[in-house]
Amino acid sequence: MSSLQARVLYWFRTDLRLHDSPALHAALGLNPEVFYPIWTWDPQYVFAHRVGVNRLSFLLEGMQDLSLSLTACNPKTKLHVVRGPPQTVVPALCKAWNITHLVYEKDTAGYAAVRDAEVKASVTKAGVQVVDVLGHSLYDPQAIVDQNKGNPTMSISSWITASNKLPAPSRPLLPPPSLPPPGNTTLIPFSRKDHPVANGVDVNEDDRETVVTCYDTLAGRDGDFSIPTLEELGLPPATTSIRGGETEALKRLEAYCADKAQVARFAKPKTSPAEFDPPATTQLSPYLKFGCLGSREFLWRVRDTISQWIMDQNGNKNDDTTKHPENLEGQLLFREMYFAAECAVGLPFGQIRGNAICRFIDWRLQNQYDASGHRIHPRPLGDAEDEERFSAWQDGRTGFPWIDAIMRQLRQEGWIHHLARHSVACFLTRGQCYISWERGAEVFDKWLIDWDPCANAGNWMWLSCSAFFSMYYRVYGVKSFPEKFDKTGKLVRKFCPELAKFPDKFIYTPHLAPVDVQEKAGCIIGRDYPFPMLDKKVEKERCIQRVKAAYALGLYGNDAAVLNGSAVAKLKNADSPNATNREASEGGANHHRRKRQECHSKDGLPTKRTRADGTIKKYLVQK
DNA sequence: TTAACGTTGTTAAC
DNA sequence: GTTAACAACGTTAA
Repeated sequence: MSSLQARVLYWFRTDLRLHDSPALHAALGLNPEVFYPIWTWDPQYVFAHRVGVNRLSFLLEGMQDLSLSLTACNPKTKLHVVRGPPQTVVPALCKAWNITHLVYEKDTAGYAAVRDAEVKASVTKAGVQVVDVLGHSLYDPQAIVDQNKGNPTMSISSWITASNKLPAPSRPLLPPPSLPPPGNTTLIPFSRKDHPVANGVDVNEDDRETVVTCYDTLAGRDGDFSIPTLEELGLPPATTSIRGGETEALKRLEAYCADKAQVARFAKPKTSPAEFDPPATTQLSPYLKFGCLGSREFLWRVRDTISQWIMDQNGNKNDDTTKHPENLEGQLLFREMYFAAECAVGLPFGQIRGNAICRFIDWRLQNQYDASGHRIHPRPLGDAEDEERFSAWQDGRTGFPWIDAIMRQLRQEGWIHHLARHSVACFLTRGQCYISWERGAEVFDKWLIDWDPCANAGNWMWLSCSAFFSMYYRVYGVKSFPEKFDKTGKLVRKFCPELAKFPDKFIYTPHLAPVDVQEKAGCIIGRDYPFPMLDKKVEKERCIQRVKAAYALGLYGNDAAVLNGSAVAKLKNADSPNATNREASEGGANHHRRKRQECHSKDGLPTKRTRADGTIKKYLVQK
């Protein structure tokens, strides 16, 4: 056996699949004698990151399915789960297993990019070659940013203009027919103390029923690198009906595309957020998030299905196919737009402070920081009423059935329709509660299976009119909006069963039902279901005026006033009509243009920006 | 400078 | 069921 032959450590992270995997293709192209498929069970994900049981369950199922597929390619192999921080574990594995090449799919998002840079530097120093390959997204986010003159993509049209200058996405690669075996894995001279998992507070402690045992050893309870269980994570069973895995993803894609007309005529704004059995959309987002489904697989499958449909119609019905961004293909583009936006903005993308594209609005319960820029817990900027509104929103007990049903569906299923996300996000922020999008994003982070750091923060900024979107006077109604889709209140009856017996007329406004109707429905408002927690008309008007004032002030997350904490006071000063008018007459558009220019230096050289933690980060990497 | 456009609003009047 | 008024944002193309 030649010692020159490649020994590959393949690190699965954003790609729980074998199909459509450029990174896997690159790894096998090295013609390795041994091939170790690993997953690092990062303690950061379990202790320091809010993550609900449904997402963890989906992930574990995806890992199990992947492991079975790997074994089908070679009976000697499987997914090896190594428990510990990748920053120490991956270099240690490279050493122990005599690895020549570390291969993985590139993850360009904030924390992951920082983590990968550390791992890359460490193993490269030890003589291991790193092969990191793009594959999660259709386009390289950095390439999009470069094409967009170094700026974050702030609209889908700017993203499309940039993407048109780059090579179009290729067809998906096939899964490999076979895999090389892994080498010896049994004798690893590891000690847990070299890979410490204790790292601050366990933010998910409240959810656990027993202690976490999956980190007791690097290779798991039985020393066989087995996939952890929810029990080892100290968690109760999942509540979602959504099953994880590549097999399930491809099955769902197949099933959805069987109805060619449905694919060809898909129009997102027309799909109903009130449908849930089955949902009105593909519900493929969780699979795309974990890479159970490749983005090129989805893209080309959709394109091919539409071509077939047009042929079926003798080529006559071309006009009936929907165009982006409302068509199925268009749904991928927004994800790409957020990837690119985050790529240009950097780590502050998930918060207001330091975020160059995010407007400063004096939300209640927004993140608070000390003088040196460190996050302070708990958050002081709000009173008991704000906290209570936030809790009620989270728990689904606001007294607005449409909002409550969605929030309960979110918690139970880990997935809600895109327009349902609009409804509850608008309600929490600019529509009714005037609570920071940062709070809402955290809740989605915890409960959504398909949570993605870029898309989640991006959508919350969009819905709160902090970035990407600015028509803050368009507020989603809690009755009129759902009624457009479903006058019978199916979603409410399902997820707020106490309201199930109300007549259609009152399903979205049960507090308006006469007492005898409430009695007949077996649900007295104020006793069995809450009264509306706020006056929706009054709060809506108040929100619009406050956002208007914040727009007039024109501050962004990276302005000095936001960084030094004086922005709220400025907005209070500007609250008088005179001040507001004066600022407004200066013109928001000019101000915005100026802010955008600050994102990149005029000479095209890398610009340094101050991060939230006070350290300096390269804001842009220009070629 | 103006007009049209932007992933997906609401309400009242006809 | 369709349309206009509501109150009015920022970007882009003409």
